[in-house]
Amino acid sequence: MRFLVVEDDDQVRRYVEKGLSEAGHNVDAVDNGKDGLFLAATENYDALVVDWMLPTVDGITLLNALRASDSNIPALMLSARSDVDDRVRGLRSGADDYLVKPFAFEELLARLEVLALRRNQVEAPTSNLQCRDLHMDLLKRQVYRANVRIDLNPREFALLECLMQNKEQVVTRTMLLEKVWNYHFDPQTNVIDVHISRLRSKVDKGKDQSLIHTVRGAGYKISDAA
Amino acid sequence: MRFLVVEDDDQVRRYVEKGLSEAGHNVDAVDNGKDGLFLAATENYDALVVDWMLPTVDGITLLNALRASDSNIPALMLSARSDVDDRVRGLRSGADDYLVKPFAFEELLARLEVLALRRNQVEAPTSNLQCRDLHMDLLKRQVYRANVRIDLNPREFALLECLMQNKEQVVTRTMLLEKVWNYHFDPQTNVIDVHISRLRSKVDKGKDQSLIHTVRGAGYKISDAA
DNA sequence: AAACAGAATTACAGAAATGTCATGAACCGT
DNA sequence: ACGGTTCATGACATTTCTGTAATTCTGTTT
Repeated sequence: MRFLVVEDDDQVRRYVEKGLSEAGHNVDAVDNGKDGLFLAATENYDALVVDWMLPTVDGITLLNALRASDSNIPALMLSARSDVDDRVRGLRSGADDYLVKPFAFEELLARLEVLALRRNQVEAPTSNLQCRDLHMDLLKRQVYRANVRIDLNPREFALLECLMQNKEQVVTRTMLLEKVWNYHFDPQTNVIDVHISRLRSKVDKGKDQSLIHTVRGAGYKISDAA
Repeated sequence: MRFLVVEDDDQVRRYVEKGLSEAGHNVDAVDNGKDGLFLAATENYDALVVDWMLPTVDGITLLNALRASDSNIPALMLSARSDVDDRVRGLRSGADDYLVKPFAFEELLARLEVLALRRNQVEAPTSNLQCRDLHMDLLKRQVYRANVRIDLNPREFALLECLMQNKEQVVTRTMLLEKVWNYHFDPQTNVIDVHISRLRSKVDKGKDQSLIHTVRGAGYKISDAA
């Protein structure tokens, strides 16, 4: 699992960092709230360990900012403040757990893994796909480009879904035949070409940024990049 | 929110029960693990408070049983055992949090609400619907009756989904026209009847238990019950 | 630049899905 | 039991979707 530790006390930070690493996890560690917030917002961690008192941006402010930006990364708050009021305040401000210093590393590890695991367990198979301004809602079966709804036929939808599930990667013609048409042989026709063409006319036509790219001799790719 | 408290010490149980009620929550409380496990498995709570030491079935066993039956109700474990090892053991065995007695009620409340809230937040829109032996996978767009795959046309699928989303409740004709056909007026035809008929021939025909029921003068209902 | 292969596009035809209508059955009050 | 209403179903018409094939376009190689 991948964790971020935000703690200004060098000794504690190294202690936690080392312990988590030894338990087989990936750890990033920073010593101030500003860097912590930046990393937490841009990288993809399973959980955070955040000290309450921090230079530049304190732990509570950091969590508030994160929650405001709709992130629900589990966070464990560390603090020397052992008052019940402080603990309640920490929990109320977006922390999922609160541990008072000094703490036993074993307990930190157990709590952190519980937080991270529970979240992953509940996490449902993603039902929304995105590439630039192209959004796909698999449950509602709706596709939007730049917030304008696009109507796709079933085949077109399946084709686009296959491309989106493999964003940034080439999807070969063989793969498409298997996944979208359920053909396990080469039908010797140009079905794919035709449907790609139709899909493009709905998705890319008239836009200054094309998303569906041809990979000559291989297949197709949908991509963020130009 | 709705909580279950499993605690054999009368004083503690009443204290927690009263506090949670006063905080505006719904509380059930029992004094032994057997009743606790039964309620937790059959009722639908937002979170559990479970004491470690309990008559008949202890807290850890209770949680293990629950987790084994694929429940992920958040649980907070209470215990007089304050050793780090005990705390780690509690967390490892399926508790989402661990609080040492004596505790401040404020902290219990804060922790419990955090657990329950986080879960609800993350909970994704359900992508599987079920009614008896009829299963519907909204993401894969597949329907099974008694583990046999049924092929549905898009309209039929939408119609069945609408019924399943409102299992046990009557779905009126007007609702169906709005949800399935996106008509906001009465088309003065019998489209619904025709599609219900086709759906029935695929879903109910030849089965000894019909699931789609007519509610004369109102609409249709899909139901577990006979 | 010519020749070629892969890909794009268009038009068309067959298949599938959807809706309309007509007929008959089931239900409900009198 | 009768008549009216509501619902079920089968046949048919229409629309939509999908695949084929012919033609044009594009990039690559010689």
